[in-house]
Amino acid sequence: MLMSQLYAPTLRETPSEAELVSHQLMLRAGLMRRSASGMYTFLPLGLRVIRKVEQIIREEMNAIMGQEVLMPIVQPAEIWQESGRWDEYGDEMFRLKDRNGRQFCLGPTHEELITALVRSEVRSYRQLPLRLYQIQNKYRDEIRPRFGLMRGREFIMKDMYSFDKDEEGLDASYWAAYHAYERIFKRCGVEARPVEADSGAIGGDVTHEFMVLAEAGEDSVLHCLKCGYAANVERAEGVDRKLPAPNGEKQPLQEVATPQVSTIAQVCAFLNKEPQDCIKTLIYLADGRPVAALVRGDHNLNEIKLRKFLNCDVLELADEDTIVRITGAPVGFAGPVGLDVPLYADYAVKYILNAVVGANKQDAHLINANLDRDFQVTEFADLREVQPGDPCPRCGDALEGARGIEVGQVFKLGTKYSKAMGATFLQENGVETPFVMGCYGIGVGRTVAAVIEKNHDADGIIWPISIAPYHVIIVPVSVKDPAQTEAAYKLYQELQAAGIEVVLDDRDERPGVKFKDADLIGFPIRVTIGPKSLEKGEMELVIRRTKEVRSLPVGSILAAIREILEGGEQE
RNA sequence: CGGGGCGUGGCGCAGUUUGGCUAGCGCGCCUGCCUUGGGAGCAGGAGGCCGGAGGUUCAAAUCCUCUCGCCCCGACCA
Repeated sequence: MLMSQLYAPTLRETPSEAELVSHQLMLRAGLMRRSASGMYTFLPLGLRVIRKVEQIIREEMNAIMGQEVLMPIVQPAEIWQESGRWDEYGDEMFRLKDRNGRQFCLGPTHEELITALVRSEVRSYRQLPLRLYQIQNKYRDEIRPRFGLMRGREFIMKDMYSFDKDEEGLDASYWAAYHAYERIFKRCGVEARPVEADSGAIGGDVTHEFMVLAEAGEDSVLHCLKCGYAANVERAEGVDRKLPAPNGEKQPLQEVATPQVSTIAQVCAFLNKEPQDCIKTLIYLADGRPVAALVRGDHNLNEIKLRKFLNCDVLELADEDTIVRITGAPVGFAGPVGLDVPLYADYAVKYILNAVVGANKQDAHLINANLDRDFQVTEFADLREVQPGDPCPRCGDALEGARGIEVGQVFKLGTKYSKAMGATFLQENGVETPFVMGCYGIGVGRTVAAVIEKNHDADGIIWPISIAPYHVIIVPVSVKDPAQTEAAYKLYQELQAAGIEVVLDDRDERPGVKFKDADLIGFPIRVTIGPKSLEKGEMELVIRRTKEVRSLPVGSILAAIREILEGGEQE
């Protein structure tokens, strides 16, 4: 490809719409342009990268007996009503009607469609396992699209669905996908760490997310350097340290006036206490029923854990009126003493001696509140959000915290969808049985964004060879010099003939401009052809990642490039 | 949805508070000269109904009302 003809509009300045480095660079390098909030047009360079990632995914999916299909974007409402998710999905689903008023949605995912397909076609255990995948645009009307491809409303996703006859089969499918994912991300030149995760709206119990650890990540991850335990903060288990009951002296319970003092930080400052001496009392409505959740003052409640523990569908913080009704005080003064709703407490609450709690009375707190003597807890559970430094639930070592970009997730769905939608087959013994399903997603665009987050410098993107839009750019310093131009075209043709993806920068620009563009776009290898070296019969081979310059005889350039490409030297 | 901010040429911005003459600047773009090892220089040029609608006024980018879009924080989220 000639640079003069390549549609790659690079920008000198950073568009103000972009916050993240990956987003900025994708715009500046001319990989894509925004068409609406959370929706992007891929330009030639961007599309080449996307296609390369897709191809790697294809190869690895095919290698684990995956078969590619392509399902429509527009899906009928009926199948979503069957699974119950038509209502569950809420505003996040793009909905539309056809001319006859029939309802459809733009598929946010494809479990329903694939299940509906397979249930009418697959009748026997002999046809299992079946692993189908597709690479398709998906649509979610995100509350807040942001960070370019990181959280779009339209995004490209690979999803595979597995159908097995039993748990054992599902287990095999699950781990096959898990290991394929390890290979995929490695091949894309980025380290993605599997972490235990929550399954969210998809359902199912066993699930791992593949996280690229990066500051820009939207997820919090806890991991243990000693034993390798890693989990999303949504999932990370808190442990009951099983300490002996606190053995200090219990002071008499006492009410203190705390005018205008309601947050933990304010209370601590006012009473000269530490947050871990406090108990935070949160009033929730669980399917409309009020409950109180207690956590230590320096801890955060994990709502996912509380919802699971209470086994409720809707869990929300109580509104102000409810809080006044239940506690007798405005927000900020709730406490467990004398509170007449079920009290669920995180394990850590057990070990607080002489706690500071709200008095259930405006502008007042209680000090020296003690479990059993002053209040009873309905049940203790793991309810808090695990923090860095907390003990690892497997080995007890201190957990490290990190941010992560979720590039993929694997789920064991079990029979949630097959049961709801009546997708069954006949077992060997003739019994009609629902499929045991799994699903496995990879965000293609998000993976590209994550790769850039991890592979860039002040000058631009540094593509891993495996997904670089082109491998090599040839830059003659001046196209006015016939010797340079001739040498450049000759090398260009030689590389093309050798199957190397190459761009020739034939623009009549000053060298600085061409170098800057080459660095910004991130070609792994640059060949500079200048008058000085050319006189000596040499060209310069520049490695993008290291900026290393090698002056080589013209005749050995091809071999040197081949070696780099095949050796994966860049990666 | 709550809070904050922004819409002025392709990109980045000034001008808006305190209405006033032809709406500016840098980058990019076009033409010519010149230049060619890290985003050169000179000269000339194109390109903007100031997001949109309505209103106030002799006069609106600027004031008022409504509206659309975008970004950030939060809640939310395979």
